[in-house]
Amino acid sequence: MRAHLNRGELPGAASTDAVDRFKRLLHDRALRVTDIRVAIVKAALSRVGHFTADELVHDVQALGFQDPRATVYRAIPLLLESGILQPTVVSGERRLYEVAFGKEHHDHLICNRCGTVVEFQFEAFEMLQRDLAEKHGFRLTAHFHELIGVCASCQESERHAS
Amino acid sequence: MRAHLNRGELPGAASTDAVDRFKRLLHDRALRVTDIRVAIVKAALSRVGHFTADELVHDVQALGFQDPRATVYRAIPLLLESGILQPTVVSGERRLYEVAFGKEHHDHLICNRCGTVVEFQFEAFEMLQRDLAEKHGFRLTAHFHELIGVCASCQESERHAS
DNA sequence: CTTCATGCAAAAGATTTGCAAGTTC
DNA sequence: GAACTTGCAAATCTTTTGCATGAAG
Repeated sequence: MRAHLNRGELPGAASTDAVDRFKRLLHDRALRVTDIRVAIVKAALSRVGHFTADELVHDVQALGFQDPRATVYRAIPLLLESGILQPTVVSGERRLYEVAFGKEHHDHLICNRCGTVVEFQFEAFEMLQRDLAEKHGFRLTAHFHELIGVCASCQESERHAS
Repeated sequence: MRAHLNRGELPGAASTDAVDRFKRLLHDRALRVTDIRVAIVKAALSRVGHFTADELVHDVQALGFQDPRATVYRAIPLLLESGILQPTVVSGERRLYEVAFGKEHHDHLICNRCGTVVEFQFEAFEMLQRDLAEKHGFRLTAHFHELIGVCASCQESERHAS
């Protein structure tokens, strides 16, 4: 039984990689590897789609930690810095995050009428992005690319409506 | 004398267009055109770069309105819907907005260590996006395009740290 | 004159911080 | 042991709401 529908599984190996990356960050900063920090990483990794800090707090709580609020909030910057999570826009509502690790390619075409999401990948984009990053001296760790619009069938209904 | 450095000027005509667009939205929803709403739009339009709701509140206050907090917060969804503002990710910190009107397309290169944001615009991207949208029958209204990575100087400090 | 908007105060939420007690290295 | 963490409570900040009074259409 699952408390949330919004769960996914990362292949075991990928999850391990992510945890390793996180541990490396902790080590580099002379911070400690604790059970709850590892639990937070795993809870984050098993999320699918966008989620709030609060949802993550609940997931970690469901894992048996009493009041992980403060600890989760304190861990989020670490998750961002280690590239496990990334912040998301989408709608301008609450602060949202999503898993970035292992999902470096994230290209969506979204209909903001009906919510349809078309995923796409376009090698030409990748190349341009790499060039651009290099030009500015950045090392890319992820990207977020969403094209928002109105899909064909919603354009159709719009026409009827007016 | 200016209260803020973060100010810009839209060509008068463009500003008028934006206000018109906003008024049209109000009209369509049977909402009222009030001085403060127009002031909020203008204050928003004269901002450059990313800003918070609170900064907008201060700008409007500087325009002579007593306590525009609630009204500004109530207006922001309208500004988003009319396409005058758009939300931005950037750093996952506070909720940020930026002017979208007349600047529909620009993208961000973000350092997730120090938060530096480099804006870029790349015609080749725009063309690919249009092609792609067309191929799927979408009419584009906005897009979010964030490249996330580590900037040159943070890569530098990383090297020192390890 | 009817309906909506504003300003102010208070509520609700979200995030951060201080601290004593418990853990990791 | 020394330094860092955690959980809990309290403090902050941000955003939303309720309402009486004042405008817009």
